[in-house]
Amino acid sequence: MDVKARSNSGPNMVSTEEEDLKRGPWTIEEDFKLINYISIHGKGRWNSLAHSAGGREFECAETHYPLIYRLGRGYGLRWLNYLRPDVRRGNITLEEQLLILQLHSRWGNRWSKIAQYLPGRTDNEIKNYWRTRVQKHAKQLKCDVNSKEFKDSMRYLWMPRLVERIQAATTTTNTASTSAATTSNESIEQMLLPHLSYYTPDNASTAASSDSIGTQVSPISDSIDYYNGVSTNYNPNLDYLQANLESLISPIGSYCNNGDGMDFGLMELNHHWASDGDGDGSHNLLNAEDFFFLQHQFNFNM
DNA sequence: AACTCTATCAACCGCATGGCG
DNA sequence: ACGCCATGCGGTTGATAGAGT
Repeated sequence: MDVKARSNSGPNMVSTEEEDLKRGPWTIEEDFKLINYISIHGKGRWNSLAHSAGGREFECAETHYPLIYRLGRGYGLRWLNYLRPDVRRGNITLEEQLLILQLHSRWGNRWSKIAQYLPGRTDNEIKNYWRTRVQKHAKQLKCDVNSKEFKDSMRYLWMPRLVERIQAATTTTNTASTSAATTSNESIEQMLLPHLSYYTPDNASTAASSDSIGTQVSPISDSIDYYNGVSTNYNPNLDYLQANLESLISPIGSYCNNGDGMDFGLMELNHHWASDGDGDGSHNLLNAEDFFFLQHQFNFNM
């Protein structure tokens, strides 16, 4: 268990005139006690739990485990974000990244709503991911994360690239093991297809204002074929994308950098842009390949 | 080895909302 | 209708680890 646990004593223990609350990181002992308490009483009723703690350490009548008094919602937060059995830990996968981008483009900072579509992920985790990863890229591009330009670059560049990378990863798995890849393919398709829709000027506002998702679905392979330049099937949405892609890629250097022009040379030197250092690139929206893709498109449109 | 800087994420806080008497 | 309370939600903070110098 990755617990940054420390002693109950020290600066985390605050004692004020009005409250005698424990704050700061939870200890393993506290987690254990809380789990035991929930196993007896069930979840919820956090405030009654806090009140029964009576301002200081107390002993639960059923479990005989002492609990430290914290704010009631602190118990709920700890359970929701860390202790509940179905919580997922570890890196945000490519599929999850794509979902987050897609859902955020529609709902904005409604983290709890977005979290509903990522089983096991908490709103807090998604929020942290957005603030640390996505906003970091916006900062590097010198554009506002809420700007239309940044959102467009996500929709028309980064999300299709993520789809491509997911598909590439799936294909690799396919080669290695057909049976395993079948399962993988199904899970990815099941997870993404209902949520993937391509924006056009006609549906963008509707989609943005709608709470339902996946009203317009295009096969993943279509977007990939388009980006590989081998698209054979006519798709009006993709046609719109094609028409707009070049105009979107080219201005990215101009409207995202205060008008000075994008310095891809500097970006290339920036390891945070092209690589997250752990080799798999799963932490980043764009890997090195994506960067060269962008660079190529940028130069092509010069 | 020591120090500084940066990224990450758990936890906290204030406000909003809904349920209930 | 009103007030109180519990909980949910999103923004922010601070501790920590790891990278860089």
